[in-house]
Amino acid sequence: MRISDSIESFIKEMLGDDSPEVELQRNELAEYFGCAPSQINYVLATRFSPSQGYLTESRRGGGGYIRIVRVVETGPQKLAYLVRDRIGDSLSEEEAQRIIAHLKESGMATPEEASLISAAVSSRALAAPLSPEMKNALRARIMKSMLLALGNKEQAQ
Amino acid sequence: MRISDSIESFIKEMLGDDSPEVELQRNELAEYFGCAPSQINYVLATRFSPSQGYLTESRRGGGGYIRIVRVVETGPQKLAYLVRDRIGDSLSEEEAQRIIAHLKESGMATPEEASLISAAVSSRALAAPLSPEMKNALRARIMKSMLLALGNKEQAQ
DNA sequence: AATGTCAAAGTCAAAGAAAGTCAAATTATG
DNA sequence: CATAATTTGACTTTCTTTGACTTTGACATT
Repeated sequence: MRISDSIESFIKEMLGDDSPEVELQRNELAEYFGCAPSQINYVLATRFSPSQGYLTESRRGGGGYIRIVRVVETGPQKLAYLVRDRIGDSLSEEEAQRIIAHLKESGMATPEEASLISAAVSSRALAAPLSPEMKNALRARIMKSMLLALGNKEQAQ
Repeated sequence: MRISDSIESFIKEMLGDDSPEVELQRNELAEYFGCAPSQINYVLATRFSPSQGYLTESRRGGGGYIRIVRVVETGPQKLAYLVRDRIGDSLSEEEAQRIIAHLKESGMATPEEASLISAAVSSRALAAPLSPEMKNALRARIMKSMLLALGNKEQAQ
């Protein structure tokens, strides 16, 4: 298991849906993970770059810090964020509907497309003899698959 | 007895019906089989190529890995012939794709919509620990749900 | 206000850890 | 035997981890 990955998910966990930014101390974090402080920089460079939808600012000296901000605008980056970071292995119907609503509002999906997605991940469609956990897992996969398709369309434009 | 064949069946065993993908470490596997690491690449190239229904992705460096994903169902889909025009309780991926192609050709769905539908019913999206029968049943439900949504759209126009 | 000290964070290159490539050597097969 | 498939290993590329050294900022002292 890579330390870099652990640090990445730790930070992304802190960057929950509610707060789009987080502030941390490099040395502290490094000590927590038992790694060299500069490894934090490596993680920031490889996993929290602007092209991945993140900005970082920092300050040296006493009381220094590193602040990471998730910048989610609309478009391919947002879709990539949804697929990569927000939707995990499980997705409830409520959460799915929230995401779909956002897609529609922000113009990333047409109303027709939104309704297609909604139809695909609705509980009605998934109403098979499956456990709720299994349904949520399936819903996550279907959702991500469709978002990827949506992203490909945007790219083509 | 060829080592390549042993490695092939070993991997295919790991890729049981339940999990459509497997992650392994090249050096580890090579050591297990007492062969050169590059032999693993040979096996992947000759037995797990895209045209054979597999995709592989990998990562070098510390904590590297090779992931193999099965993208086509190899299981028997006898029901595919039974559901031609009408979607019953079961729908194979092939049949689904045929239907989607028809939707697109006939203008009942835009290319974007078609690709969304395709994404939703792809084996990849449904790649959960489910029996092939269950997947087909689910696919039928999802497909019908989306077709209904498509129908509503047409009506609204 | 200028300076010194110390606590951060930054940089960069080397070392380490995988996987990839390719061609030569070997083995199977028709 | 001739050809194709397999096996091996030397070399390359990519990604990660570490550590020595540099830069910056806050605070205390002159």
